[in-house]
Amino acid sequence: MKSRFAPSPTGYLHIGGARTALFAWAWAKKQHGKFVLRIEDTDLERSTQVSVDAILQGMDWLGLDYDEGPFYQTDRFNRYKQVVQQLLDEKKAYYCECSKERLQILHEDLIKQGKKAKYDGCCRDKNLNIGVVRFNNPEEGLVVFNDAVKGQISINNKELDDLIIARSDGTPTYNLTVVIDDHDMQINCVIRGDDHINNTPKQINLYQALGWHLPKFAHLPMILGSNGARLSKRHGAVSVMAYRNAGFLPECLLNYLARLGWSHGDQEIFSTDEIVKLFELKNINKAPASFNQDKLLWLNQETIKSSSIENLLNNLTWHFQNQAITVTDTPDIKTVVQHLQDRCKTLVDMAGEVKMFYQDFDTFDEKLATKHFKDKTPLKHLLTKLEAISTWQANNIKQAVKEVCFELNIGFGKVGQPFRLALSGNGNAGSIDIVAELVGKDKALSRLKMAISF
RNA sequence: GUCGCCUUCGUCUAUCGGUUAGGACCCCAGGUUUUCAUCCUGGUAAGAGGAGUUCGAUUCUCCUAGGCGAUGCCA
Repeated sequence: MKSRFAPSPTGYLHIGGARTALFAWAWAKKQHGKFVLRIEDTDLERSTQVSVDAILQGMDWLGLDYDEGPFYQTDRFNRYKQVVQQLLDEKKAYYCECSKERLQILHEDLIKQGKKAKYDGCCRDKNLNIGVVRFNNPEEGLVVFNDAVKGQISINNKELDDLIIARSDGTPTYNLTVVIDDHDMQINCVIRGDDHINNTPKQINLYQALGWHLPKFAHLPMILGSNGARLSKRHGAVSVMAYRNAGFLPECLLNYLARLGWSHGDQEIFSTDEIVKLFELKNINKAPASFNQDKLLWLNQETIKSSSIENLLNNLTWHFQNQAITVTDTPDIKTVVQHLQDRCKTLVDMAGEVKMFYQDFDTFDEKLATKHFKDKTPLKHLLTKLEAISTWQANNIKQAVKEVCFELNIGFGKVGQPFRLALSGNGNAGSIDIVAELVGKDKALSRLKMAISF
């Protein structure tokens, strides 16, 4: 079994492409088959190296590794030319020099008559040797195929026309190159977006004209934005890498994408290995799905909570750099991350909270400071208590806070809250005693003094 | 216009003709908690519409509507 992902390098790797890649990848892995990456860059006008790099980077970040490739169609032009010539020789294709103007008038006319806009075969028997090359599509009969997702699909050849397989400059077009590549690369399971359903009958006719075996087809429904329209930037990020930047874990994105259109009963949370193990084409939904940021965020939080510290740290590296955070030996970053693990929705948040353990700040959140630093008495008492602590440990610190509460006859919050703000600068911190221990005695005391003189 | 595909809570989905139509996100109400968060309990909310097949249809068939896609010398 061999599947492939065949993006065209006309932009970054987007969410929809990533899901197609994931499904093709998972299906190959599950069956111990091979997964191929092929860059479909036959459109010289629109393809760019920047896009190729972006796609490769996206695949790499997601961990979607390929057994073969990346192959580039631009490296295979000779092969395509050879096949075009073969079809020409066998009278299964012909040159056509109809002008775009004639075609346009023809189409408008057909539409006016309530018919399907298609080429009329004008040049089919002219035996020309210049212009575009068209495939001689069968005029009669039904093309029927059994889609692994959609079920049986049939289209009448009357609906199809003689599609162009080579442009007038000799370069091949999409429908021809996919067929040749999928055949040559021995792809026997084509998994792609369902915007290709309409192309499939044309390709099947091409396969048959060339006497080649058909692969199995599986057409995935599209991913829509929150308003049911095609996913676009208005619905949040569409680029896969934007999700890394926003602090999502790659395995979370994979999990979310898998669950968008595929299901395994009621299960929501899957490790990447589980996706591979449980994946079945027949459990893919036929209907398009809308991308939902809220659920993705929830899933990221769940993924962070159950992730190993090592994995978190690996993924955090980029964010530390991005936020200019320098992690030093004390406190131990692993302990810090562990402490933060249950309280962050994204890695961006987490990196932001890591900051206070390694970097000082010179200002407090205005609003909170006005509220919590109004009465300095608790802080002053706390300072005295804390200075006296010889072993800087969470339980001792907690004890000190409790004593202050008792002595002043006030609630824990009256002391804990100002202390938390003093330590963090923004009030965003977890369990106060643990945070204080991790920040360290020197820093904790100096921040407390800073709060007192606020 | 024509052809193809699709249609269960706001969103993602479960359901092998018989269920009080289940789960998850969101939202709401409680509870735990030293902020936030976590955690726990409960709640609101769905089979596009119409025919047909059947003892019985969300499930099978057809029609209509709506959405998406194709109709490119894009992929």
